[in-house]
Order: sequence, then structure tokens, then C-alpha cells
Amino acid sequence: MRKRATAKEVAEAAGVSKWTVIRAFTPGASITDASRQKVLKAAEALNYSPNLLARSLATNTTHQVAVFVDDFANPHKLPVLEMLTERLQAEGLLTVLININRHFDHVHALINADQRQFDAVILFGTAFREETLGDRRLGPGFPPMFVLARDSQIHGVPAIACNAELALSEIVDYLFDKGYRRPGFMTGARTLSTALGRRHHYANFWRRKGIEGVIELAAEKYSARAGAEAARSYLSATSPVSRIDVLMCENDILALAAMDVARSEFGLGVPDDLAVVGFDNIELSGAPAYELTSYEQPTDKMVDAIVAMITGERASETIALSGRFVRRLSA
Amino acid sequence: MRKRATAKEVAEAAGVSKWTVIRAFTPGASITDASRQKVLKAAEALNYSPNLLARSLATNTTHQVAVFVDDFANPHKLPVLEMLTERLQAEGLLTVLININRHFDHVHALINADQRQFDAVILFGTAFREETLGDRRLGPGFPPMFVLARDSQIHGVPAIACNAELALSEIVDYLFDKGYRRPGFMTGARTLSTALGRRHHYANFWRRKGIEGVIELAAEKYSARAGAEAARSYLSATSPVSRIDVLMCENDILALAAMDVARSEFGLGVPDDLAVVGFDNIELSGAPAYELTSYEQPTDKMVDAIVAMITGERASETIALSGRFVRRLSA
DNA sequence: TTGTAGGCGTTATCAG
DNA sequence: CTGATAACGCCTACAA
Repeated sequence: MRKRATAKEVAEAAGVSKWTVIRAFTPGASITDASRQKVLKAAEALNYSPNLLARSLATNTTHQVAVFVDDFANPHKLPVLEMLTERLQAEGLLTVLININRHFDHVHALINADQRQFDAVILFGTAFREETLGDRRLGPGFPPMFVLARDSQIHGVPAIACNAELALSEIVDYLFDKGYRRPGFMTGARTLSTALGRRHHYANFWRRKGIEGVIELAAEKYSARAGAEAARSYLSATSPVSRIDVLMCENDILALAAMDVARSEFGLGVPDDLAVVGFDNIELSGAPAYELTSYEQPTDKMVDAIVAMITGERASETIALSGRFVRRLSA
Repeated sequence: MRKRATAKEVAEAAGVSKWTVIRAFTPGASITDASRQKVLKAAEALNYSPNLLARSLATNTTHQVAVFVDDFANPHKLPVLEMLTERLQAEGLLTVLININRHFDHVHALINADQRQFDAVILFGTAFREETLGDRRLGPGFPPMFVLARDSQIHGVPAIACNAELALSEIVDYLFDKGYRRPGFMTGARTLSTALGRRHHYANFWRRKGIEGVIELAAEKYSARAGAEAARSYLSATSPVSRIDVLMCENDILALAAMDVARSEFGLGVPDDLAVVGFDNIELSGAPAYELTSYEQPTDKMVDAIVAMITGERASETIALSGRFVRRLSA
């Protein structure tokens, strides 16, 4: 395995200095067409292309963006990742996907991101306590951070998210008009769960309608299995007359699972015996088998915004964008 | 914004040479405990941690692995990405997720991977023509490549995949025993689609049962929408008596969509009027609303194998691992 | 065990 | 427009 050709080698082959070679590969550098052609020809022959690693070391910019993800159970993540990678690549930025888990936590990942000098760090649907930043060696030169698709509890870290207040207001209005009066809410993972704010606003808007005490069903995680379990345990512990009549879930995965359990294990009709509402509007929610009423986050606007902030085309600041309420048959 | 501390600065603070600092951060280097402690204390005070970029430049190893993906419509990708990132991170390797699309094609991505000196490139469910490699500046020093979850048509590029022959044999045996005699097969994207080999083996095994002419329904892409469209157009062009009685789909997404269309738009019972089989066994296939019979790829074994090949713990070679046939109600 | 040279391949900056 | 010098921050190899 031969080594990669270097600018120096190309320079010798072309009979110029290596700086001239660099210039030939630098858009807008001052160099004569003659020299450039000579260089390009030699480069072609030697299969030369600039070493981006060396460039990064010299320029202090890696053109890489880290994306932290800790919840792979939600299929909604995938289309967002698709958009995100595409837009970033269009700006010449590559995406480093980092799996935050028990063995590789935020601190680990942050230190790594620091050492690798990523141009930015995106916390996609995940977050950590503010203290995490304080006592660590993440001070100067740490890449700018952004929170995507959830609120940021961290001072100085802007969040790009869906406007949950607006969304829940619209949802509760709709449900109230439909005649539902005994609302329930299914939450996912307990950790920092308030960060999503959905439960909070949901309860708030019901209160304004004069309805207190939203029943909470707590799933362990944001997975179908956990959602099913939470629904099952609630339904088997309650009698039909005392039950909630509408269940809003923190995301579609939980909602679809709850629907399945209600229909197939308890013989409940949806929405007649129990209405169900989700959040995210994943592709399957529109399937005839579910027809789940859901709320679609303005993913494209969110991705556009965060990329613009990373490239500096736009000021970095917390913004809440409005999505779209998708009414279907489940509520 | 102050700059990051360097080994040199730490050395001055600790009163040693910078090479001693390096050693303090190199596991297994020969250094006295006294020096090490001195260095670590100074490093702590200065918030020093080694610059991985500089290290990569000097060692010619980035500890980064590129993963090419061109189909984000299949939710199956997500759990695999989760496993892959986790195992790679356990080996100290980070994942660079590269979105292959019209604007950023394989050639683009390969050149980039070369320039960035990734330790390896994984083609996850995607592939390109062999010629792509030939006429490009990707010769020496190009990172080792692997194909994950599909066959490799590229000479010298090992593929780590599910054993499609075994899988289809088992599936066709089962369907034949169940009494189905008019098989159909739904394919996804046309491009290089034979690479999956599923259709080929499916037709083959039916032939061995004495049944020729598997009907092909061609979806444009591997998306629910395209799958629904393909099913719709076939079903509306055929009469119930002449129709296939079992439809195998190249993946679960297509299968779920076909099921939806059959049931809700054509009033067909599944499996009585039309049996459906998928591939991948995504989480929703097990939901009561579908109960889709499917085939589960041995994802964990595949990921383990590819990571072992990348780290060099295992010889790089094409392997086909056997998965698990999951029989449910849809066929 | 510790220190010294030299090099990895590029970019910034300045002299000619 | 071109060449040269000095970083960038680390690592390998060798000498003390």
C-alpha cells in the first residue's frame, strides 16, 4: 500500500514550489493559469488530493459536526437525520453520529467532541444537566452547542424546537370541542422529561378549560414495548366508567402502542371508548390501520435554522417554530 | 475565547519536557509515577487534553469510520445504526454518517472519505458499480471498505449480510406447506436491486416446487408510499380469481403498506384473501394491527462481525449469517 | 526514565 | 505571482 501523494511531491513533479500547489487547489488564490494547469496535471498523474486532516490542524476547523442521540427507538429520528445530514453536507459539513448511552455518556462524548475539534455539537432530542458543563475541561475553544427538537435547560445553549405551547393549545382546544373531558397523558423516560414541556402545557390548557388533574401514565422509555406496558397497567387497574376518555402520548410510538393494547387486549374502540393522540406524525401514523391524530414538528424549518446557525448565516438563539396539527380518526 | 492548552504549556507548568507530558497520556509508556502525577496535576489545572486531530495527523489513524446510507425510509436502519455506533464507540471508533443522494453521490463521498483518512468505510445497504473505484483517485491508502446488509458486487470488498438463500428457502417451504400456489414478489428501487438477491432466490425456490412465473410488483422506492402505490396498481388491474394468493415483499415497510392497501382499499382479508410476508422484522410488524410474518436479520451478529473485521480481530471476508423466520398471522 | 531531532501535510504571512 | 519561513500539536526514533 503506497502512501498518499503530498503537495510536496506534486510540486517536484510539476517543477514548482509546494505553495504553488496549494494555491492551485485554493479557490480564488492568485496564480497564473499556466502554473495551475501544470500543477493540476501533475496532481492528476500522482492521484493527489489535499489531506483534509492536515488542513484541519492548520485551520482549526474540521468541517465536522457531532450529533448526539440517545433515543434510537423513535423512528422519527431517521427522517430528521436524513435532512440534517443532507443540509450539512450541502454546506460542506460531515455528521458524526454519537450514541449516548450507559457506556458512553454525555461527559465522555463532550470531552471527545472537544478533543476532535468538531465545528459544532448538536444535542438531538437529548440533554444533560447544566452542571455537566461546569466542572469539566470543556472551557475555551469548545465547539458551539445546539439543542434540536427539545427545550434546552442549559444556559447559553440555544434550542431549536417545535413550539409546544402553541401545539398543545391547539390540541387541547380540539379535544375539548370534541367533547372529551377526562384527559390522560403518557410520558416517556423520566429523565429530564419535563424538558419536552408537552405534559406541562397539556395539563395547563386543560386547567384553563376548568379541568384539573390530568391522569399520568408513565412509560419507562420511549419505546413501543414500554408504551404498551404503561397502557396495559393503567387499563387493567381501572374500570371503564372511571377511565380517561382521551389519551395524549408524548410521541407517536407510545401512542401507536397504546392504541394496539387498547384495541386488541381490552377490546376498546378508538376513538369511541378511548381517543388517542400522538406527537411527531411518523409515517405509520397515517396508515389505515391506525389513522392516528398527531402533531407534526416543522422538521425542515428546524433543520434549516440549525444549519444556518452553525454556518453563521443566522444568529444563534433559541427559537420555537410552529408545526402542524394532523387530525385523523383516532381522536 | 482562549485557545486550548497544548502539551508544551503543560510541560512548562509541570517543569518537565513536553515529551514527558505525552507519555503521561500514553497508556503503558515508561514514566515514573512522580512525573505522571506532576503532569496530570498541571494538565488538570490547565484543562489540557490531547488534541486528537494532531494525533491523527501524526499516526495516520483517525479512529473514525464512515457509514454510507442512501435509504432513510426504512426504520430498520435505526436500530442497526444504534448497535453499530455503540459497538464502534466501545472500540474507540466514531461513526461518520454520510447521506448518499443526488447531490452527494458515492464518488463524492469516497473522495471525501479518502481525504479525511477514515479508518474504514461501511456501505450500509448501499453499493455502487465496480467501475466507480477504477478510474478515480482512490488508489493507495484508501480505507478498507465493507458492505453491510446486502451483497457486494465489488471485487475485493467483503459483504456482511444475512444469508438470503437460507432465508428464502425457509420462507418458500413454509408458504408452500401452507398451501399457497400463486406467489408474487414486491421489489423496491430498481437500482442494483438484484444485489439483495431476495427476489432471485424466492423465484428459484418456487421453481423447485414446480411453480414458475412469480408475479413481480415493482415499487419505485423502498417507502411506504411507493409500496402502497405498487400494491394498488396491481390489485386494481387484476380480478380476484386471477390474483396471486401470497405476496412477499423485499422489506417490511413495503409489506405493511401493501397490507394496508389490500385491507382498507380492496377489502381483502389477510391472510385469507392475500397473504403477506415481509423482511427485516421491524418493531411495528409485531403490532396487533399487523402481525406480519417476517424474517429477522441477525443484526447483532452482523454488527459484531463487521466491527471485528474493522479492528482486525477477525479476517475480512464475505460472510452470510443466518437469521430467524418469524411466523405471525399475515401468512 | 527523560530529553532531543525530525517529521506528519497543510496554512498564514511576509519577502521578493 | 511565487518562494520561503514558521507555525499547527502531536508522535516515532534515538540518544543521554
